[in-house]
Amino acid sequence: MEKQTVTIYDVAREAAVSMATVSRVVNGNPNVKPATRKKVLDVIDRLDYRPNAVARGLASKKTTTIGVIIPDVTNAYFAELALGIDDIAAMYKYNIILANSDENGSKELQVVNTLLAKQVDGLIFMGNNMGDDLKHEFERASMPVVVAGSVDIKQDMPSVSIDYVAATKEAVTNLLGRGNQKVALVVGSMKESINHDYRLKGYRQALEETGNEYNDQLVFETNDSYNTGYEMAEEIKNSGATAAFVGDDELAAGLLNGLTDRGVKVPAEFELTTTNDTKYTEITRPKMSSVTQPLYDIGAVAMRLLTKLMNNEDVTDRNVILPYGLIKRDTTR
Amino acid sequence: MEKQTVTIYDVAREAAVSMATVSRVVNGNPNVKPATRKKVLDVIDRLDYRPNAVARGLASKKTTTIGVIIPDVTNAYFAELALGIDDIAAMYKYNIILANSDENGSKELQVVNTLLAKQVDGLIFMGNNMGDDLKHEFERASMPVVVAGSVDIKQDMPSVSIDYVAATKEAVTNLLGRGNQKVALVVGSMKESINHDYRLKGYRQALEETGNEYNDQLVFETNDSYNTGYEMAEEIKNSGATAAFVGDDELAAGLLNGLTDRGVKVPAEFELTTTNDTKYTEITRPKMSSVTQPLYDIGAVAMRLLTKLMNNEDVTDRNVILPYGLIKRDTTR
DNA sequence: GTGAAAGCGCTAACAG
DNA sequence: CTGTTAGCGCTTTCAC
Repeated sequence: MEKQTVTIYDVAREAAVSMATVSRVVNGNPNVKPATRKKVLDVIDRLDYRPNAVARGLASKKTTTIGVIIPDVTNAYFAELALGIDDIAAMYKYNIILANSDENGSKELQVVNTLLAKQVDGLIFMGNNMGDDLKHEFERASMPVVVAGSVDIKQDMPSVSIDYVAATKEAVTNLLGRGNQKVALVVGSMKESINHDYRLKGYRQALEETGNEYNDQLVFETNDSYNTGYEMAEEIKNSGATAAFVGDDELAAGLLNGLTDRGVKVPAEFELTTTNDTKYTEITRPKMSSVTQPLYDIGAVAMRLLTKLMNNEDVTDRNVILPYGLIKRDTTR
Repeated sequence: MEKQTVTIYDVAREAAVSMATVSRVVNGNPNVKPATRKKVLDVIDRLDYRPNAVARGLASKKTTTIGVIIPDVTNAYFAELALGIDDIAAMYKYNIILANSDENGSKELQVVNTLLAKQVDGLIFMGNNMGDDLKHEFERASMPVVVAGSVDIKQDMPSVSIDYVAATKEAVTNLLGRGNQKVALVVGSMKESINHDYRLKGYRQALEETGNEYNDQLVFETNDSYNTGYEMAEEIKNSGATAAFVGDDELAAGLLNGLTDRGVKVPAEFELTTTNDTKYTEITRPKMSSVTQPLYDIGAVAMRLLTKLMNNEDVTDRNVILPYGLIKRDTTR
């Protein structure tokens, strides 16, 4: 015996009112006489009626669902952002369709397409390599999108992030300032604009302002994984660098352990500053000095911004920059 | 100028066929003459038509969306499971609505309710404390649910996990076998059945079979967080224990660092075995010995099982137990 | 304050 | 192989 789903029609009949009235009480429309409201509510309770969100979505053209594109859920950085997003979304009664993109353009495109097909009310995009085709989809769908904890070189998308150039510059300057002649920059793919256009820029600015020469032998392009960091330790050390600024905490943890396991003393012989201030920075030994970012807040503010966009509210600041800091732990002297 | 959405009706008109035919080509129904198919496909392409999944869901009563309830996305254990779930879901063309439950019963209940309202085709539940009210909702909705990487004391839900009792027993026996008279059990909330009914049981079995007395002073109930582990280090050490089996990797990392920072040498003076084999086990120094689990596979198999359930396929084994292992790293001698 | 009725965009018999 | 015709369950004018 299949369970018969109870519909708004059933409620209307049992309560001896019209569907419209039931709809009104369900949606909290004030134009219902209290007595009627109570009568309807009682029937809803008795029949255990639960409004069908799909039907509602079709009729109202709103799904109260947003899409979130994340490069990798298992990366602590993105996971922390996702937590902030989820909390605020829940607060505003939105649900989240979470889709892993693997930081892969074609998968991103495909994922965005199915998200649009599902009529999500908005999108939060994490990832640093937004292709034009993707941006074109966003425009075509005229759907609110906010970029979170990531960056798009043409700032034509609403976004929430920190000032990556300044943060990198400050961290590198700091490293340079304590006598390190050669400071390496170790980041993920240079195809990502956060690395190529922001961190590299901050790095060069730091060199320039302190009168150091830029040397591309000191720039290491990786893939943000622990193992890569671990394996590159030797190469990085051999470059003559005595310090490094690293673009991801897992990567930094790998580098740190790789150095340590090869007998390099950190921070005595090599200094390290990482960038995302995730849990990893406290777990490694020595603990890692890092740029600090309000990770949860970046996600939360992004989601809040998206709600405004979805409601067509005025937003004065479409590109929110949150403050960063620099914390000295034990991988710097 | 708002963008006019193009519907199946527009395509039908332009291609001079019926909506039904368009629907057939969109859904890959073979009963369409190739010439007709091509004609329709061309129009779809020209008009840039994208089927509305909400309408489709209403008409077909299938949303190709599943709900995933996760206690905490930022916990590496659950995140790894989620990755496996997501990959297989994508493979079968399902999307995932991800909802954080904070391991909080009332939030779980609320989340499940909105998921059901959204007409998800199935549910994957992670969490170890499934209330009866929750189970009741599942039944009432007669919706396929599979429990992943977690456990429900009454095994009446389809599930995928490892044998937590045996794993705990083996790890504890191992610790006992190397001369530790007092082995602590450090786990999260005892309200969670995985701790109370499984790990504690394995722990007691190990004691019993090796002729050791059970002593509840050696059982520590925590909350699975790094900081808690760190802070409890002293108390645990003071209990006289010289080894501990820990129920979560972050917790274990906290305990490890807490001990180390208090001058306790691990593994020389204190041995430690953790349980989830996440990235943390490699990152800490010393690296943590651990029970090993096929985390990704647990998620993947759970999702695969769910697809079968959703298709009403026969499933011979509703409670899948995947193999675990025990790996010696550097927190055991 | 309440009801009637027309969709929302699509699928699924059922004919032919 | 293709078209017709009902809905799916709800929101939303528009009257009254």
